[in-house]
Amino acid sequence: MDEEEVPQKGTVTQRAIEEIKAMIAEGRLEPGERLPTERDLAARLGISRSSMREAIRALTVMGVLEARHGSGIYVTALEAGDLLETFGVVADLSRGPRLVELLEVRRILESTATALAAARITEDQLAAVGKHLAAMNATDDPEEILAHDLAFHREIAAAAGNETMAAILEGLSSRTFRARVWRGYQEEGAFARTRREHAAIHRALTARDPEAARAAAAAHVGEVEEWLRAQLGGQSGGGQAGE
Amino acid sequence: MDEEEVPQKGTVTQRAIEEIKAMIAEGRLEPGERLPTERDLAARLGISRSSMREAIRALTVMGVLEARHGSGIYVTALEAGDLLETFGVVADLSRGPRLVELLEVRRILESTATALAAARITEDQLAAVGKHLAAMNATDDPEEILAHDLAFHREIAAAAGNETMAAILEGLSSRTFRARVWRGYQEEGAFARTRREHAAIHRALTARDPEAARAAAAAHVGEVEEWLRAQLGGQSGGGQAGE
DNA sequence: TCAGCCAAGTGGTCCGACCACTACGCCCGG
DNA sequence: CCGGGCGTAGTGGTCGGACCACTTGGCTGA
Repeated sequence: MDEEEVPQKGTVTQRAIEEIKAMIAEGRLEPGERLPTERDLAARLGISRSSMREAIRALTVMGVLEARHGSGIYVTALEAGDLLETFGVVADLSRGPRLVELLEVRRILESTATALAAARITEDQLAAVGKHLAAMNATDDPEEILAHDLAFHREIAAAAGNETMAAILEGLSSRTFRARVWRGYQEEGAFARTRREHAAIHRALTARDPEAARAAAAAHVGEVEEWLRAQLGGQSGGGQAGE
Repeated sequence: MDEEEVPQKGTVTQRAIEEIKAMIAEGRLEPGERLPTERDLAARLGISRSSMREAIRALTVMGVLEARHGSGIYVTALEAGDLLETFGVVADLSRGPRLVELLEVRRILESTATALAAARITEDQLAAVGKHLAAMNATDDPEEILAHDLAFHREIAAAAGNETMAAILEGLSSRTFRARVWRGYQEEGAFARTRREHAAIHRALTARDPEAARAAAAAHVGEVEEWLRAQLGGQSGGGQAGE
C-alpha cells in the first residue's frame, strides 16, 4: 500500500525551488507580484521555514525574487541587471586561463555591442560617452579613470539597445575584476595606448561607422587580453593579475 | 580605542557571503579544497548556523561552492559549467522582449564559437558533430531531435576551445528554453529549413571555413530570432512562446 | 587478509522563539 | 472634518539547538 505522493526527488529545498520556478513559469505569479509569506509557502509545501528560506535565498541570488524586509517577497521584472551579480562574482573569482576566456567572451560581446551602438546611438548618448572620455583624460587618479572607463563602456552598451547584453557586459567588467587586471597593465605605460583606443572608439561612434567601431572595440579588449595571456605564460614575480 | 570592527553592513548573511568570497579571492581557499564545517564557519563569524547555511546556499547557486552531504563543503574549480545553472534558469523564465535579447546574445556567441570551431575542430570532434546531424535527420521524434540538436551545438561549442563560452551557450540553450520556442516554430514547417541550416554548418566545419561557419550559424539562430520577433509583434492567439 | 559493521562527523531538515523593519489604520489634537 | 503621529499587526531576518540522512574511515571478527 503505499499510496504516495511525489516522494522526494533530491533535497527538500531543491523541490521548493522548482516549485516556485514553476509558479512563475506558468504565470501563476506575475513579475512584480508579491508572494505568499515564507511561513505560508513553507506550510503549503509541507517543509520547514528554514528550508523555504534557503530556496528563496537561491532564487534571490539568481535575480528571480527580491525580498523586502518587513514587507514581503516579490517577483522581479527579470529585466536583466538582476542576473549580473552572479556573473560579476564569478568574474571576480576567476583566475588564470578562466580569466582569459572571460575576457574573450567580453571581447566578442563588446565589439558587437559597440558596432550596434554606432548605428543606433543618439546625440545625447554620444555626448555622454564623450563626457566620460574627456573626464578620463583630464585626471591622473587611477580610481577616477577606472570609474569613467567603466561608465564609458556602460554607456555604449546601453546604446546598443540590448539590456540583457549590457547587463552581461556589466558583470564582465565588474569593478574588482578590472581593477585587478589594470594594476599590472597600466604599469607598462599602456596608458597612452588606452587613451588612443578609447578615442578611436569614440570617433567610430561619432562617424556612425559600425565596422570601424567593431574593430576598435575588439582591438581595445584584445589588447588587454593579449597582455593577460602573456602574463600567464612565463611570469615569475610581480604580476598578480592572473595567478 | 574602539576596537571594533565593521559592525554590520547589510544583513548578516550578506557579510558571510562576502567573507567567504574574500577567502577564495585572497587564495586562503584553493579550488577543490574543503571548507571548515558549517558549524565552524558560523561560530567563526559569530553568526548562527542558519544564516551561514543561507550564505553557503547562495554561493552554491553561483557555482562557487559545492556541498556534499555527509562529507563537507568544497570550493569548485570554477571551471565554467558551474555558473550555467543560473543562466539557464533566467533563460527559462524570460519572456517577450527579454527572450529575443537572450537569443540575440546567443546568436553573437554561437556564430563566433562556430567560426572558431571551424578553425580548430579535430577529426574526432567533427565525426561526433556529424553523428548527431545524422541522428537528427533519421528520426521524427521531436524529443530525440531536440536532444541531438542540443548535442550538435554543444559539440561545436566545445570544439571552439573556450569552456566558459560553451557553458554560457549551454545555459542559453537549456532544454525547456528551446522546447518552448520550438513548439511553435516547428509547426510552420521550419523543419526542412532547420535541417538545411544544420547541414550548412556541418559543411563549413568540414571545409574548415570560419567565415562560412560564422555566417551559417548566425543565419541559423537569426532565423529563430526573427520568427520570435514576429510572434511578439501582432500575435493574437495560439503562439505561447513569447508571451 | 578482508569483508562487513559501527561510530563519529558532516550536511540536511525541522522547530519555535525573538528581533528589525514596514505598512497601515486608529486615535487625538487642531 | 482633516491631518499627523503613534501603535500595532505582520513580514522578513536571526538565533540556537535538536534530530535525521549520509559519508567516511577505522575496527572487529570471521
